[in-house]
Amino acid sequence: MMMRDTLRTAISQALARAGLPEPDQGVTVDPAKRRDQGDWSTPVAMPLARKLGRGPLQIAEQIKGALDDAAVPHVAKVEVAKPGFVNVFLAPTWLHDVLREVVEAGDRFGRTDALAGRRINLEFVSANPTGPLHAGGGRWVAVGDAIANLLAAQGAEVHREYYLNDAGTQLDLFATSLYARYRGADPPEDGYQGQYLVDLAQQLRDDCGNDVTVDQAGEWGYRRVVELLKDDLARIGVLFDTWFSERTLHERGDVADVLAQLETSGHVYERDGARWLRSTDFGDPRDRVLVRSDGTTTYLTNDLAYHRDKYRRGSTHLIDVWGADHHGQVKSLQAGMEALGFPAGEPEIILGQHVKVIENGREVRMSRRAGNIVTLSDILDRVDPDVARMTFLLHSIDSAQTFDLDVVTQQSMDNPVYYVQMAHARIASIARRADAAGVARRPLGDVDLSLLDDEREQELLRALAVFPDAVHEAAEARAPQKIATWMRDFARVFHSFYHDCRVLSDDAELTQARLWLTEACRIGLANALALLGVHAPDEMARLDDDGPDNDENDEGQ
RNA sequence: GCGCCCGUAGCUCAGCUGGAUAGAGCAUCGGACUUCUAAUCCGACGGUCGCAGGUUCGAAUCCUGCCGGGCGCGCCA
Repeated sequence: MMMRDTLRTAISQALARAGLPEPDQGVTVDPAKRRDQGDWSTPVAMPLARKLGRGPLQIAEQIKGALDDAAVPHVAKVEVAKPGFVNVFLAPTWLHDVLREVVEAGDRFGRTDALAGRRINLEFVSANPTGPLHAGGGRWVAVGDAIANLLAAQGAEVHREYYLNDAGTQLDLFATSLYARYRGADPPEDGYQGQYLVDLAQQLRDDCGNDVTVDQAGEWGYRRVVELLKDDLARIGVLFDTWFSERTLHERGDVADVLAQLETSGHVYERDGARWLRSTDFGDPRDRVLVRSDGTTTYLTNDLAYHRDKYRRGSTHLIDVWGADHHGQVKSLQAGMEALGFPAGEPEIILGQHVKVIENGREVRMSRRAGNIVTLSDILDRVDPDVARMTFLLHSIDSAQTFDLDVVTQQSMDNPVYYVQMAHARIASIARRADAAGVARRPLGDVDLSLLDDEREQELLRALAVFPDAVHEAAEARAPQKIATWMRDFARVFHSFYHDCRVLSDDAELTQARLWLTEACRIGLANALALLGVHAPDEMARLDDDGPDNDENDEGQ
């Protein structure tokens, strides 16, 4: 059991023994921020002071007394501090338990079964299949994949899905634009102007000759673009379980069927020759059109059929990752789903703010149709996929992100990902050295962990102890940057340790203890990196004095 | 006008389900390489947490209003 839970229980019991109630918010135990505040700390005395009309310090003393009497494992000392905190100082033995737990769990360290049995369909990216992914879209690639990993780490069965809007006007426009290029003409005014269509047209001619129709051109282009999308995603290491085609919904009659179901729900009415969903019944600011007066269905209707299908394929919970520009549709979709009898709040929509891409000091307002896009593969041509991922994962998606291509490229070597990977590589290097010297790790049970009494060593274990909480919180909040933050902090502590404490030394016993400590660190780093979809390398290319620009010895991957 | 997100160090951002003296990277300045990779470490400098009220024992965090920025308010997708 994790120390925090042990302490929470101990404090609850101490309250009971002292004849004190629990605060309304429950018993909270937090890692101490400073060493003089112990290892863990609880503020429970303060809300109780209010409740009982007594001084918080006096109550804290009472709790301290009860804890002292209880002889909680590992607890060395309990102190009461200023406003009314109860600070718990632990013996180093608790950290030895942390080390053992980490090593025992291995690549499962940090995982829980909090979401066991849940089948989650996570849809992300889903950019229209009319051209390459643009740089800003990289954020959804990285964030969606990391959230999928986080949910899986909580025991959920996660299904990654990409929705292909291959039935709408955008694809028609793409087809006519491609066909125009194919014939050597300019695309229509409102069509796709990008250079990539010229290239595609050339490929089309090479592949299919000179007698292609518009429909054939569109179909060929669509297939080709999907391949390109998959290639780009593969470059950054993201694999979708399903590429779902909107067409199938129409072909199978799902759209007509979902419409029929909505009609019988009693939330549909007619106005101006169109069929409307009374989505205001479910909290939407206004009602929405389902069927236009010309008889065609709207995007919303198709999307409802699509999300119903996700449920039909066995999901118990749906999550969509959307750009903030679509936030106006959230309520409509959820209202429609509720009208169809699905639980309120489904699908869960994760809204992410947009990425502002800057190149040559100027913002690039990207539009596929205008053709001025910086693509994700442009980025991957210039920086490591790990650098790209980490850059997107560093910040909360609630804030708009500025992605300055020049800065990211020039400061690539300063990217936090290398800082973390370096820590991992150092551990691997130590293991190799130990191996070469014939030093093998003895079974953990035979190793004297009490030799790990350096402040640096204990800092490492304290940070590891908190990792499962970080994963849980990151998953709950759908906030991968919390892992990035933990990882950077942990790597910093590791580098300090590395500098201050030599692992391989003449002291055989200390060497054993430290080898196991670094193994625990390796596990923590590797698991964190894996959650973010970033590689955990065993070695880093050595940088020479003439710097990263010297690629003479660059052997590639 | 209405809705959502943001405003924290010179810059880029963590911290936001309330806790003690608000953190990191970059930048600037100063130190550390015969030692497991210096892609590292150590130190210094740097803050009215947009502004004003409110709730609370306690507010960067919650509430209200204002200011500033981004996005959205179609029988488009």
